[in-house]
Amino acid sequence: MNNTHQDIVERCFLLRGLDADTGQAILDESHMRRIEAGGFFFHQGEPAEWLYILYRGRVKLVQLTQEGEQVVVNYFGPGQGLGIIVALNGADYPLSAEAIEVCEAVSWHRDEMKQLMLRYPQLALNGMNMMSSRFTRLQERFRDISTKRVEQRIARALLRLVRQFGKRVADGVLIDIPLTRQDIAEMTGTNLYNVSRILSKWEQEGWIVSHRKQVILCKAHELVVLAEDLTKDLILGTDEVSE
Amino acid sequence: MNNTHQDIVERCFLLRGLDADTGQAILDESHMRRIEAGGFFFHQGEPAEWLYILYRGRVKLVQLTQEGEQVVVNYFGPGQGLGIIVALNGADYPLSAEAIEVCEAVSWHRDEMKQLMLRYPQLALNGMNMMSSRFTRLQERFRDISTKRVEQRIARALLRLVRQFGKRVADGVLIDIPLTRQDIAEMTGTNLYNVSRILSKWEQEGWIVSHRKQVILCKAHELVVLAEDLTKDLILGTDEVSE
DNA sequence: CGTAAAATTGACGCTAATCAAGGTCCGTGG
DNA sequence: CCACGGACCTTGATTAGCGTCAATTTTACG
Repeated sequence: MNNTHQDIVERCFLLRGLDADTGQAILDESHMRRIEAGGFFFHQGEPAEWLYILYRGRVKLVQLTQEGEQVVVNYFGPGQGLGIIVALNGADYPLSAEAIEVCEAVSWHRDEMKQLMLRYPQLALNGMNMMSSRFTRLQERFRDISTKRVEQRIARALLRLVRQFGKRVADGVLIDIPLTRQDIAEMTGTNLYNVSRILSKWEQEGWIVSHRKQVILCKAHELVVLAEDLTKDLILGTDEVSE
Repeated sequence: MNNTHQDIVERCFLLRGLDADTGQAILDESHMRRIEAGGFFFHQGEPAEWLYILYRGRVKLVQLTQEGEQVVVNYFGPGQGLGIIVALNGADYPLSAEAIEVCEAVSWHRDEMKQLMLRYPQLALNGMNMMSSRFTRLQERFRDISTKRVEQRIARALLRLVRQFGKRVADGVLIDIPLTRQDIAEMTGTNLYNVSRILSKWEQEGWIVSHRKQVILCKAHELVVLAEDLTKDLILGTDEVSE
């Protein structure tokens, strides 16, 4: 248990830059949570009472629109925070957090966390940093979706996921979460048919290999070219690309 | 000058909940800035050294993509913060902030603000609140753009702008900022042609009146129906609406 | 009154959303 | 072990939506 705590302290942005004693004091106030695969940390619309730092497992963040359409907002892994942004605001959770595998997390009640932040201001600054980087990333995705076309958006989504969950395997880099066509569609603002077609095309080109719920990037570079909207003409000396 | 300071303290989320002395101490560390219409608080890509609280004027936040396409990220008015999210993070400004009229703001250097936040933790919590609400709104827009169609997105964008800059006039509610078709297009991820067509249609229906760089909503309710994707059939007993 | 920015409108074509049909994979229970 | 059902994936056909280009008009302002 102490080991785990140490791990978290090392890993997590929230506790970075705090001396060991302070870190321990903050962790002493926390509660341990375990959520089974398929369970939920919280549901959209509930009052945001608790905030979490994941230290094991993966979580899928999903938002429902009024008409019942889903949007996959993000995937989170160890070291990332859940509900941090809203809990301190007294708001409701704006989305649901589903464990896609067995998860463990430390958690604080929002009131406890507020007290801690008042006592250890560095904690609040760290919180702002976390929010800040998430904000920036969301803004990027916003810009993507409003300027790029579907194929590029999918390429970018896969590359982001590789950065987060990439795992070297024999024939490339595996995105190590269960990922359906539907999921990809919901991340990129399109539908599963388009995703399927595009992945098929890429597979024919030999850029990826994909099975049920899984994608492996073989030629990530090609996808980067697509994602960055570099037409082949712009890249010198890459004739081999066209064949 | 003291008057102005008082105003800011009252208005601004950043200083809310602080006692008068503390608020004054924080303001004492600030610098006054004045930016003429058409000038920039900062440009995308510059290191985010300064953060601002607007107390006069309107600002347009614009992001450029690699290919040079613009995205209008937001419009800000008095009481809102510029660069707060990134400055504390040591990052670069991810967008440019252009004054669309004469603007005045108080500003702090990021290092000063960090010191202040360490000294007055409530200030950090307030900062988190500001970021939090902006994050939530961005997430809404993200969801909009990935699930709604152009007409709905435009309706929603106008309704948001009305809430922020709405001003009662003779024949409805005016969006009180200079707002071209191009601007609306960049906010909603489409092009000026579509915007023009749709606004023309709405004008024919009598829902809006629009001149060069300006839009007045006459029948906001109709737009809400469109924005919320409520077909009229779903709304019971609202026959008077159709008149 | 002349100019440039802003807005309108029509025509065209492509992207991607939608619908339909069928195939594949996997866990479960007989 | 096999059969079944449900989740997941693929592919084709169709078409609405919307992006793009071109041409013209309107508006503001010096």
